[in-house]
Amino acid sequence: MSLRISTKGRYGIRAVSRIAVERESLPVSLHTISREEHIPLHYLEQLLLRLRRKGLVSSIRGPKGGYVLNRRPDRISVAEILEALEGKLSMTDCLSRGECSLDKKCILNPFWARLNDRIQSDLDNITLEELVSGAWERKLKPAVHIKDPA
Amino acid sequence: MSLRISTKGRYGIRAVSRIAVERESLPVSLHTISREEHIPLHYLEQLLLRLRRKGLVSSIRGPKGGYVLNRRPDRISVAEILEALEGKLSMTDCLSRGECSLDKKCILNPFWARLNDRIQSDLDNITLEELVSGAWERKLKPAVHIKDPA
DNA sequence: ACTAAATCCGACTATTTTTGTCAAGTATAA
DNA sequence: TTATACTTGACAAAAATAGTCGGATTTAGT
Ligand code: FES
Ligand code: FES
Repeated sequence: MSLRISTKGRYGIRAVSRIAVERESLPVSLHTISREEHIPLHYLEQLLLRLRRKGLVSSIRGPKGGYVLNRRPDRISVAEILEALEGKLSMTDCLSRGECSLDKKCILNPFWARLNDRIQSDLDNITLEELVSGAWERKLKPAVHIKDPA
Repeated sequence: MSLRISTKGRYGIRAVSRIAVERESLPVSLHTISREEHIPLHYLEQLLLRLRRKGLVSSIRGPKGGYVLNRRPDRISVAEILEALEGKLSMTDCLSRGECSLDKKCILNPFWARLNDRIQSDLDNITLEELVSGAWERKLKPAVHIKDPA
């Protein structure tokens, strides 16, 4: 099944969401997130590491430590989180590496690019704040299904 | 990198496109497609097999044989081809299997569903005819990037 | 009837990506 | 000083993807 968001991406977004809802920017520990979100502790560890290295979260060591957001939730896009975890969005290898089994890009390439842009745009336009508050629904309109008048 | 279309999907769409552009619905052989599109012959074979079983193409055996479309190109959507090859589009396991490491679906589920619908809609609305003619560009508008007025 | 071109089909292997696991270390609050 | 919690790199298991193979069947052309 293609066009999937891996657990890495989902776990990561759930984790950041959990940190985001913590009031007073109290640090949230891996243990807490792991327990509440049912994410394997050591796997989660890797994900938060990436997010920290990308500057999305900061860590506080020692007892009462954990992770806090580096920016306000309304300044973090879903795209950033996903990109930190899984790399830049690229639906096909021909968009990123130019690999396509063909030497030069084929006629379909602009189609992949357009599709890619549209998804990227959706992810760019939704902030972490909107994601956890549910406000994303206003921005991300339901698709209009064009019925075939056959 | 997530949200990728596998080579299976791309190879398949390229193959069907190649069959679609053949005039007079002359059958196109695996050998021809493999050579022209640089797709491994025996891999391609598997893909066309799936497409045939899903009723998108028909095969003609024996010399001068090959594959032809079962329907006019303007009656086949990109979504159908992709679905025949890779199964129904489902961005996350929580949409299809309900798996999420959580017992019940979390607050993010409707977001995944909406995103999924929007992509599905794009793929549904483009026909094979539009794909090979380039007419898809009119339907699939470029994403409008909302700039942050910070 | 024979031959060569072509699909059919299942099983198998290889490669890559995803999804974890582990162990030894560092920092710090109480 | 101790227990809590992050840090880091290496490793391992599992799943998905990508590709291969061998033998069978069908059929146009001669
Ligand atoms: S499918 Fe990659 S450039 Fe055509
Ligand atoms: S991430 Fe799957 S339901 Fe929440």
